Amino acid sequence: MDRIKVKLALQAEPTGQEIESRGWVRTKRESKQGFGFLELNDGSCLSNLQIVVDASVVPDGEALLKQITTGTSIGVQGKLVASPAKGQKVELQATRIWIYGLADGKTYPLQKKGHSFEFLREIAHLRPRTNSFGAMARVRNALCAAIHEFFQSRGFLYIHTPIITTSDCEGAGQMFRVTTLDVAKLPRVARSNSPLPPGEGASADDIDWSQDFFGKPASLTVSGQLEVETFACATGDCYTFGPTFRAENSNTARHLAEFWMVEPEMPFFELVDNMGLAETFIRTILQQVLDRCAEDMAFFNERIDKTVLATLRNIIDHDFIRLPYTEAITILESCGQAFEFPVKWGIDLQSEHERFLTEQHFKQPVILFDYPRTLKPFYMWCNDDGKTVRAMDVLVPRVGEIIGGSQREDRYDVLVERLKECHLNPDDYWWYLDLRRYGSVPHAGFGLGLERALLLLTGMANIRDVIAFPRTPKNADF
RNA sequence: UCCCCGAUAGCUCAAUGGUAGAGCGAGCGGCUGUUAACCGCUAGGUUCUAGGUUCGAGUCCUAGUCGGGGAGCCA
Repeated sequence: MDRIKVKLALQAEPTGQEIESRGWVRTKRESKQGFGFLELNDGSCLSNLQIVVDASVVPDGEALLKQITTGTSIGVQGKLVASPAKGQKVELQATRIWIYGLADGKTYPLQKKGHSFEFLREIAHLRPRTNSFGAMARVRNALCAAIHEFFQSRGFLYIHTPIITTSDCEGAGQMFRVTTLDVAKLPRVARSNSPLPPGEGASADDIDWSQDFFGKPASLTVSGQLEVETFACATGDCYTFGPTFRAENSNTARHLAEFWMVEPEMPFFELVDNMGLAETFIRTILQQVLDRCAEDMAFFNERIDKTVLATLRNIIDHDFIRLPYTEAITILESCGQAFEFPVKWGIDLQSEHERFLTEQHFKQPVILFDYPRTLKPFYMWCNDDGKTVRAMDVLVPRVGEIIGGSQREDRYDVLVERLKECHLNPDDYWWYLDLRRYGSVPHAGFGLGLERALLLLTGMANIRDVIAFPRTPKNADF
């Protein structure tokens, strides 16, 4: 008999038809000797299929019931019938049950009770078997599918930018070094008059990187933006979607050392176009997940954050606020709120300022734009005021910055000057500058942190619980 | 990395410096179709690690490790 997934079994019209299902037992309820109920889950949906086990019907039923515990993997054949009791529409009256693998109740960590997320993080290999992480896996999958569909339906090309990079670009934080050198015996640059004995007190500058795999220092990417711009300026609208690495020693509920980022890049786009696309993008993918994961989203709203559905509805139904940085400063200065960090034009907005804007003042997403150039990277388009750049950050309630983007500086001379202003060597950016030297066009793009979007979407409090195997300082287990 | 808080049974947590406890889970038994079933019994501990103070430390002190909340950095 063909296996039917639980999701389909639950949707089927129960006419007493013979079906077979397989999965893992979530709970067992024994009503009396030789009679009990099993909750079968196979990850196809949040709900379990209730299996009715009557030892007078199921061969070896009594012995099977004794062996089967939470976590046991089994196969069941039986009749799918309407359930006479509350709690489920259909149930499977077993005629045959077999065990794939036992799960010793004495040692199996997942119990028939709620667990803290802190505990589940310690058993990341088993937490996909919980309601929360099963739902998360399905929602994450649906979000990724929605992201691809959003861009694919608009004719964007999916570009694979490199994970390993030798351009120490952007200065977007600490990077992870990639090397095949023997770290216990690093080759040094020969320096005849070096006062230090070999291998002692040397800095990275003393390493002979020419002996390394790539012949120069290499790192894991912190962004695919610079590379994807080469395609935006050639084949048109495009996006990258892949893992990103930041070696910052950040210990917060919103930071990961390895996370996934979506970075679209569009030629002939200016900042206002960029903001429009970012807003449509967020609203579209959120709606898509609500449509496709209704049961899982109801679960998050019920068990994780009772406001999450209302928050998403509010975001989808209303236009985002678009606010120049300068006006945001005016609002913060005159709002009468006492902030720990004083507000003044030119400061980088702190968490408390962002939260005030999104959670108290506007109570919806805010797109801040035209930031002081001193706060932003070299590649952003310099406004004529000489003070600001065409940057934009999309801030959402609770999570904070979910998107960062900008119109790119496409004027060769201005970009060279900006590089120098940021104490970067234009020679190191020769290929990036070439895009401005030959057939330069206005273009813009942004980056969405996938895990931050999932925080917004699910109401989860900690980013370590929206990715299967989180990498954070001092933690890369599993 | 900084500030604050925490670490005790499988899990969630109690325990004036003086014999280590509960609920849940687990095991066993019972129970007329249960819904985090219910009832009874049983087992389960190097109190995070290393030092120190004390007649005596789960409790006080120091350092470390890990976790939580907040901050910085950012997506």
